[in-house]
Parts: sequence; structure tokens; C-alpha cells
Amino acid sequence: MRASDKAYAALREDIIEWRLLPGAVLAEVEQSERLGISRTPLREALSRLTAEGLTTTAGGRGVVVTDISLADIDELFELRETLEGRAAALAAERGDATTFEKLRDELLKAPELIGADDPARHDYYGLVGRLDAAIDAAISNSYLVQAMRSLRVHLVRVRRLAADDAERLTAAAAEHAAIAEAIAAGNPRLAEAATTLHLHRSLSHVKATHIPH
Amino acid sequence: MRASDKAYAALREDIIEWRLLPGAVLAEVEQSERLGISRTPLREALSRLTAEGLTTTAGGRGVVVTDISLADIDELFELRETLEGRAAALAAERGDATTFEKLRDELLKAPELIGADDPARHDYYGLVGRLDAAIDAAISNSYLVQAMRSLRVHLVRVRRLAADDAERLTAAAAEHAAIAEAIAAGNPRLAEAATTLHLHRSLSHVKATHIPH
DNA sequence: TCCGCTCCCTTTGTATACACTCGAGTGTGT
DNA sequence: ACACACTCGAGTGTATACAAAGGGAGCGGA
Repeated sequence: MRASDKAYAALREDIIEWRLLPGAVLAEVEQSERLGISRTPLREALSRLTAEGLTTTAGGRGVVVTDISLADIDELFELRETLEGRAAALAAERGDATTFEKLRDELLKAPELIGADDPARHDYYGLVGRLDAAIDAAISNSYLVQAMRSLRVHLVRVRRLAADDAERLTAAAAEHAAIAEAIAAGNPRLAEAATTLHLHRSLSHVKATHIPH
Repeated sequence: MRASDKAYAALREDIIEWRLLPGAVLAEVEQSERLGISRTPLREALSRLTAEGLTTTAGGRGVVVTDISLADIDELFELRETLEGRAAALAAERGDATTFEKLRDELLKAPELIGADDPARHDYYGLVGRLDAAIDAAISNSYLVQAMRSLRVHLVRVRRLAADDAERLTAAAAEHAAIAEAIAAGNPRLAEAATTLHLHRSLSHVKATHIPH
């Protein structure tokens, strides 16, 4: 793995996990020494982070970690609703039914995973990730997939702000199952509606349990 | 202006104007010498181009200019319809009516601009650009604006493939005027419908007059 | 005491030198 | 004659040295 990739992954992780808080200045020499690499690959990593919107160049003062305000969260979900709603509709038109039927069945059994003692709920998040991947594959539109992928980075960051209690996750699993069900049934409008519903509930939850930083 | 910005702008222009054709390899030493800068800022420029999707790294063999197939154009417009349709609807909800009324009036007079002998039709394209900018400002959603901005780069490139005859531009101006009219009237669904219509016509025109390369 | 100017220092921007990897081409052995 | 291996080279990846620019602190004047 290239040094610039390592630096990119490390910084991205630090920002998403809120170990590097908004406003933190990422000075080149400081970070390059911390990560044990030179400035050149670090600069490339910072460029990528800035292109993604996780950092921004603060004229002459280095790059700083971007903030996420409540307004940003609203904007984020507005775009998310647009993209994922359409994605779900397209998946319903083009996707393979059996794939999404299996995912639906797994999602209906998800409460068992959520109840387990794994605090990170890796299995459940992996399952949701597989649903996302299945939708991505079904729509076969690289530009749309790319747009959603760039959104997910910010969404993971936002999710870390909210308290992922078992109650909400159980409800979310049912909502995801509804989406998978609609896609499997080949019903685009239903799939879009289910996605809209899920995202509104998700946004409400985030705003309700939002931890100010 | 920084050297890396200069290199980025120059290469971006070359790719969009099809002076650098798909598949062309951009060797670092070669391009840095051509542009009169060193490899370091050039690499940053190439990183940005790759992030935008105009180039792609061909495993150790330098970066190459990406291709745009007919399938890509379909995908591009599918995403464009999603984003710009929603943008028009949001602008209708949140935009200032007088701003878009003025733009509508100007667009209705656009055929005069198109008839002028300026082969580049700078005035007309400037006017359409101002409509885009007005929509961007009206929706006040930086994430959505960012997503559309990253799309427009590819769209400009596609537009260069089509023959922008006066007839199509006149029709497009009328379609744009209809969008502005719907936004000014504060009718989101109408604005979205007008946008959908315009994009379908635009796509048909591109595919009909497509110049294979 | 407050405003403004200047100087210095910190930090980024650029250039260049070095290291390493991948691939092609050639030469040799069977 | 064919196949395998070795060498050479082109090109990227990384490190470091140098240049330039912007900001902050300190000093001086009003």
C-alpha cells in the first residue's frame, strides 16, 4: 500500500470517528511526522480529503476539518433522499428479484443480530451494507453510484453523532426490509416511497438524539 | 495563480475540448515539461482530474483520459435528470420569483443571440449559465449544488460531441424559459416536469448528432 | 490607549534528486 | 525453434531542500 493511501485512510478514519474534531488544523509537517511519512504523499492525502469535503483549505493556515451543522444535516438528507429514492426505484426496475428477496429475509431476522452483545453491531451494519451494494449493482449507473458513494462518507460521520440504540436499529431493519421487499416486487414507486419513509425516520432520529460537539 | 491550478485548468480544458482524446496517456515528465512546471504540482492537478472522473490511473502506467461511451451518456443524463429535476423543484419552492421572471424574459429573447454571428454563442451560453447559477443559489443546498457541479464537467464534454445548430439552441432556449417560468410561478412539479422534458430533448439531440470519435 | 505598520516566523508551494516497481525486450539454454 | 530468465529502462512513488507568501506579534506613533 502506498504511503499516501495509508495517510488518506488514517486521516479519513480519524475525521469520521470524530477523533479529529471540526476546526482542527492539519499542518503538513505535524501530520507527516505523526504518520511517519513525508510531506509529499501527505499532501496528496489532504487533497483527496478536501475533494471529498471532509476538509477545506483555510487560506495559508493549512487545511482544517470541516464542520457539520444541523443545516448541513438537513441538506445532506435532502440530497440523500433524491439520490437513494431514485436508486431504489431504478433497482426495482432493473434488479434481480431473488437477490433482494434473500436480503429482505435476512433483514427480517436482523433483530437477533441487534440484540447480540456486539456493541459495534458489525453483522447488522454489514447486512445493510450488502443491501446498499446490491442496489448499487442493480442500477448499473456508475455516475449515480459515485454520487451516492461520496455522500456516504458524510453520512457515516453524521451517524456517529447519533445514539444507535437497539430500538431504532430494529425499526430501521424493518424499514430496510420494506425497501428490499419493494425492490424484489419490482415496484419502483413503492421502493421510492419506502426509501423516503426510511430516510425521514432516520433523519428524525439523528436530530432527536444529536450530540452537540 | 498556483502552478498546480494552471496545470489543472489547462489539462481540464484540453480534455473537455477533446484535444486530449480518451485513452491518451498523461505521462508526468512529458506533461510537466509541456506546461513548464515541475512534476509535483502536475501530480496534484492529475489527482484532481482523476477525482473528477476525467482521467483514471491505469495501474502504474500513468493516468489516461477516460472514455465516454453511449452508455455513459445515458447514465449521465439519468443522474442529471434526478438532480436537476429536484433542483428545479426546490428552486420553485424557495427561489425569488422576480429573479426567474427576468431570466425567463431574457431567455424568450435568446433567439436573437443565437442568430448572431458569434460562432461560440457566448452570450447565450452565459445566459444559460446564469439560470443554472440562479437555481444553485435558490436551492441553498451546498451538497446538491456540489453534486450538480461535478456532473456539469462531464456534460460540457458531451456537449462538444453534438452539433449545436441554431435550431436546437432556439428550442433549448424555449425549454429553459419554460423552466424559469415554472420556478417563477412557484410550481415545483411543473418545474420538475419542464426540466425532465428539456433533458430528454437534449439527450435525444446529443444521441442523434453524436460524432463518434 | 488604540490604531497601524513592519518585520519575522510559520506554513504552504515548488523543484529536484533518489528509490522502487513493473514491463518489455533480448539473450541463452534446452 | 521455443521458453524461461535476466537485464535494462521508462515511469511513478517518496523524500528533502528551497522559495514565497501569509499571518501574528511587537513596536512605534498619534
